Amino acid sequence: MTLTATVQGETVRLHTPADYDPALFTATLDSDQLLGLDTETTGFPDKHPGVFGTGGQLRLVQVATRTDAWVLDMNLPEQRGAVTNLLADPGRRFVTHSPYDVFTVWRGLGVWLGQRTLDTMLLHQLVSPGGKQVRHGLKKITAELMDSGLADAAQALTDRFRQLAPADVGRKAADIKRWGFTHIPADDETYLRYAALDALYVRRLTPLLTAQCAPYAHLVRTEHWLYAQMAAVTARGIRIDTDRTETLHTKVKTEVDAHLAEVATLTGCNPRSVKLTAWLAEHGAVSTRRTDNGNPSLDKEALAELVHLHGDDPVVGPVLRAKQAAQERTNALNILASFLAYADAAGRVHPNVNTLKAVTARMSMDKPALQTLKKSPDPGEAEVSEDDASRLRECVIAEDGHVLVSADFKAVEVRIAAALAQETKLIDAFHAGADPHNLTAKLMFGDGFTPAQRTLAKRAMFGTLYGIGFAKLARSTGITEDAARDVIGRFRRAYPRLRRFGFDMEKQDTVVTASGRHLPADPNKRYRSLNYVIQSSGRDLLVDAFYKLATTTEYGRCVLLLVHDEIVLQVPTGQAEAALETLTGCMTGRFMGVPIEADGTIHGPRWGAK
DNA sequence: GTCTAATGCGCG
DNA sequence: AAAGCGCGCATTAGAC
Repeated sequence: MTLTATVQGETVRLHTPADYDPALFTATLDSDQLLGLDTETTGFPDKHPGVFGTGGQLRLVQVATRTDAWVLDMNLPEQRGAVTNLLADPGRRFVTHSPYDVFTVWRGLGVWLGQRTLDTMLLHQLVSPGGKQVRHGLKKITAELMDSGLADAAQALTDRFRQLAPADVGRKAADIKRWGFTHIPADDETYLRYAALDALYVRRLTPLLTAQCAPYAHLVRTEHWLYAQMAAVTARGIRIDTDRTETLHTKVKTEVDAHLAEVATLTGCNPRSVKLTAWLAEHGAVSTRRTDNGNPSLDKEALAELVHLHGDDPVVGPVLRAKQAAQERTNALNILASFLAYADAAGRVHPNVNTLKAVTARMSMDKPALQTLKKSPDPGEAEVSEDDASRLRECVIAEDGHVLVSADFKAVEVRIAAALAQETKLIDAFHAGADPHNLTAKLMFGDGFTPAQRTLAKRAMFGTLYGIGFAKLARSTGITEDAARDVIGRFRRAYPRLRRFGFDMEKQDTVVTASGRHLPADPNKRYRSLNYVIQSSGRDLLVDAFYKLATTTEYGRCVLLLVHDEIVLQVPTGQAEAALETLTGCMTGRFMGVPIEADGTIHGPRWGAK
């Protein structure tokens, strides 16, 4: 039977698989230029390649106009064929919420939607950039801008899952949901109603969000271009040296477990609990560093300090050293485990890319988080073994016959700050190819500045770009607060326009960037706005370079990773030099009259190998 | 049992 | 006057 619902006061039709009618299907969908699209799959476990792994299944595909939603059952060949043809039609455009459906359609039906999609999550991120603070879920957005119909249907489905799930599934929300999407019967009315409404609400939401994006309509275009590019990166996957990763993981796990066991034996405490800090203090090793909440800290620096002071103590020394050894390797261990968990059968990971994650529009990458891999240590500085746990980037490898090359912007945040503030002396230094920190030190301390004063000048620069205060600068540089006050004062006198620009940023509730992006100030921490506009401009410059690379050269589809100020390419071995020259060329240019430059590196088959 | 805050570490 | 910024992810303890 065809279901009905009332959406924004209007009656809409929800066509279920049971009443599929080819003629009516075509007739209703031909009435709309843009179709809402949603898919339902079986659930996936955590720490799993998701749709890029094996075992998952596309169950339903839903397409909708403003008034008619069709739910099609992918286990029925006729419906599967009809929707495949519809999705593959190059003249059709679709709107989804998050790239998930682009991937399920690709994996399940072999259709790549590419540039033919709009995404309502992307539109909402443009309207309400909020980083971790703002949720971009479809149910929440439609409840705010339309009505509660979809949120109610989702709640009804959750209740239905709870009702149907056997007790051994557990009561955890995520477990119930996973079970439900896998096992709910394909003809369950609550399921079909929810599925249909999702596509229909996405369709009806689109013009509402598009209207809100009117002041920056140009961003809607470029951000969807980027979105499709990064979806392709995810779908292609990134190759991992799984043999090396497994070997390293086994070795590091053995080491960490041994060190943790030693701490536990010696102290009776869980080695990772705060109780260890108390135990150490009782035995004379008192940490002077503090966490943000004012509690005694036992981080890397605190441990290093304690080892320095109490390393020879017969009671505390062995505990400190074992704790330090475990702590230093734990992060690497977790990352190695994530590589293995997210790798598909061919040894490729498919990281999820959120092209507008941060409040500043910076991108994020997770599952696995390839932007946060420790860099390999410099071989000159320390003896580094082949199986050193810190060489995580070297687990990322090129496809056969290919190498990795990369380029990163040179001091891009300082250049952006100079440009935005029109700080002439600093701009001139960049034009002349001079070292900006030498200039800063000279302006602050005179021609005869010492190396220590240059370091202070550099810290004052980055501190200013981040909104640091006197106390923090004093603590992080080891000078007194009075001295820090003097340093900041000298910096402000050296760059008065930068000071003024920061003031101007603090006055505004919404910061508008050079690209026309609207960023909300943090109402309680207005000093952050200066950093927001700088960070956001850096992100836009990187995407500009990517756009140039993709539209004027052959190397756009070689992009493997974007890491904030760096582009990593995977290119055929013989093209390494040419590709790198092209890449650095695309990353070279001007921002508001200030030169932007890039440094290139040829890595070879492993990322970050030295 | 499940959820959340606190802590710590990695990158730019 | 004072305030370093943005992310992802693992582990733990304690609240519910």
